Amino acid sequence: MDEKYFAKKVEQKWQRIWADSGVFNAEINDAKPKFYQLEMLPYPSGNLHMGHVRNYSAGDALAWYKRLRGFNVLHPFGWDSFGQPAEDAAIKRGVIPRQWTEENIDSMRGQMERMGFSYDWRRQMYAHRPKYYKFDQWFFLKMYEMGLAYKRMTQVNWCETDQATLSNEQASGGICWRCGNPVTKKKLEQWFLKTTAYADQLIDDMAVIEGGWPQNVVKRQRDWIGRSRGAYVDFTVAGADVSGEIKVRVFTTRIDTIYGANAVVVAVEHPLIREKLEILPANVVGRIDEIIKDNLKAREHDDEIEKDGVDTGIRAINPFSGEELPVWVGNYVMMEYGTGAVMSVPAHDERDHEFAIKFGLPVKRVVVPPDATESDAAADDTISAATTEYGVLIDSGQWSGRSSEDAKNEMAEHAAANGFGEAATTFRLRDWGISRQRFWGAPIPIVYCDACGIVPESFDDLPIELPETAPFSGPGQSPLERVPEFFKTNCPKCHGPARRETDTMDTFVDSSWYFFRYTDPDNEVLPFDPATAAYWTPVDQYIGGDDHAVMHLIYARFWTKVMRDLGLVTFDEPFRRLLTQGMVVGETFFDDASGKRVYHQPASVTAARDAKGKITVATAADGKALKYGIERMSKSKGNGVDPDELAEIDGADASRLFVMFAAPIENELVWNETGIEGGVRFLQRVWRLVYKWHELLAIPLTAADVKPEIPSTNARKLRRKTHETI
RNA sequence: GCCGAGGUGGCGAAAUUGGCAGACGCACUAGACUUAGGAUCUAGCGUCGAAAGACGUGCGAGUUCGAGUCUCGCCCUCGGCACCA
Repeated sequence: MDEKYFAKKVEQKWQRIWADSGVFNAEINDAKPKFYQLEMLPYPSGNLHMGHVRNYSAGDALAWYKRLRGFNVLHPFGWDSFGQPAEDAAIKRGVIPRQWTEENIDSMRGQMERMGFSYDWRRQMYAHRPKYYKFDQWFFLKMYEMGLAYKRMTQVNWCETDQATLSNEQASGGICWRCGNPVTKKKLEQWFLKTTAYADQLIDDMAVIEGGWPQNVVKRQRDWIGRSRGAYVDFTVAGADVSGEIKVRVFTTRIDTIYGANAVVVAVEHPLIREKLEILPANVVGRIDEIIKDNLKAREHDDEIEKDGVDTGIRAINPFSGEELPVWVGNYVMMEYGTGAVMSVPAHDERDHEFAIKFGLPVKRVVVPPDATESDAAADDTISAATTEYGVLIDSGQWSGRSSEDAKNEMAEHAAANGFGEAATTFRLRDWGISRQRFWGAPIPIVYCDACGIVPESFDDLPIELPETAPFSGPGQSPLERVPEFFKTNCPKCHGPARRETDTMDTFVDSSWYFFRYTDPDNEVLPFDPATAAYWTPVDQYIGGDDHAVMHLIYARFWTKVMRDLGLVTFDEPFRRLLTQGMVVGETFFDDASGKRVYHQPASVTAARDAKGKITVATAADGKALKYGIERMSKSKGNGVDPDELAEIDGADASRLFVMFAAPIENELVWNETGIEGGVRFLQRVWRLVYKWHELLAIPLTAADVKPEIPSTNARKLRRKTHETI
């Protein structure tokens, strides 16, 4: 044993022993309780960053802990290796995506091993290998059979910069999640997975996992799914041609306020408007065009959108009161939510109130507080703000005097009984559009035949393999459309000539079920053997970034429910506990004049810190004044620490110890060079201590040695020290 | 605007049920050992005070023998959603 601690020597020795003995290889063992420790799989960019180290160090610590506590631990690793960067590299440098990806994986795997993480490397999965994506396709076909995969013409979110379609989640806020540029709309035929079929379950089952998940993730999922209970009500369009009754269906959560409706307001894209465009007066059509243009402009500049609208001249009958109401087009009504039409009740909805005031529409109060007097109720048209609270109905025909709660139920029933509405639940969640006009993804196993139409591939023909490469130039079109060897095929049904679907699947498909594959990575018949998976799953602890709080985690939960309905698993929720780690951020310096980043190295930047350790003045090597900021740590930003370098100088264990110790895992971690020393010194201290006493430590200590009743003061001290240490 | 989380030393932070606030680490101060080691060891390190002691967990009230923790009101920070009908 060396007197001094040489991190590299010690780490290499043990890493070799672990690898040779396969101690981290997990096998089913019914004698032991299992523990499935999972960290989110990385995209193989080619280099490991400190965020990875933090994530995998946390998982590894827990895996070790559980092993030492007698659990049979499954701790696997894999690669989210489909996706756009490989294609970008192919375009820029003419490399083959598969080769580029595999090389990145190789180099990252080396870095991971150098960190000494305790994975069962035999179970590695690679999203881009046919062996894996065969089952993406398998699942797709199953979902097609179940009616959960379907195709429709749709307006898609389109990112001009990335030349790609985006899911609603990926285009949240009108901004591309990858490049941050504005998202536009485009019409395309797209494949969808019916996530909305599970919307209720996705909300209700959260009760099962709530205790084990961070509150903010649960909340964000609830918000994202956005369940809202209310009712549909059909307003009959007045004066419509006799050939057929035209109805406008609105969705409302406050049917109890329907006697206070002063208008029906529809979205600019509403079918009623589209169909009636020719018969609308020219000035109305002109105004609608203006509203559309203003909205687009405001959205582009991220400006607040002022309420705007126009009376179309169309009239609709309130089926409850029989009143004839004007139909307005309003820019605040969205086609994507509910039915794209609302009843406007200005006395009890803030948005409708604002709209009514702006356009001088009547405001009529129909709900008052339960303790309101006659005179309160009479002070009717002087309402200066909407009151959204529940109360007691007035001026509402037969429901006058009923409470809002009772009226909501009774009025929905009344509408259903009379055929002009029904109780309804709507969701913000949309079906998941998975078609991508991209090369580097799993091909969608569908064939188009002139004779038979849309035909699913047969299970026996899976995997439908990607060609080695494709011509990558040309915007907005799948590269596979230019590979006849790929798309020319025969119909699985009639065997006549047919054309293969050339779109590939969203990469979020790969990460929706990969953690099940780890349990049975070599299965060629099924995604995994249900009995084997039943031993290991669900995942006991999942760790990853909270940037996946909605997309990945909703998709994976959805997929699990589908697998349950397929009989592959018996539970509803895949992740018992979830831990979301905070970002690793670094101190960055900017050139005061140009605003450009300056490479952050102690040699090139001198920073003066005040008493609180905050940087006050920083100067570059050439004397330039610098501005200080904190940003996500990365190599390209120049504020990053390379884990390889760190492991080389300080040792992998010291690096890991530091990232775990510096801050609670869910907090942001500001990287600070001096902190790592604590980790180094701690290990050195342990080493010295063991070195000093290693002969004595070789003698086993028994419980009797540390009993307090032993009069020896040394024993008492030892016991005290033991407990202090614990 | 709505919703969620939080506010404790110079810094990162502990404090599981209401029971010694600030564990542990970093930084800092003094001393010891020596010397070139990324040192190490010992002691100190919330504020005021020479000390005794007093005060102290964003602010203000309250409950309690006792409050960082519970209740009410307010302020601030971070995050999410944002015309969701």
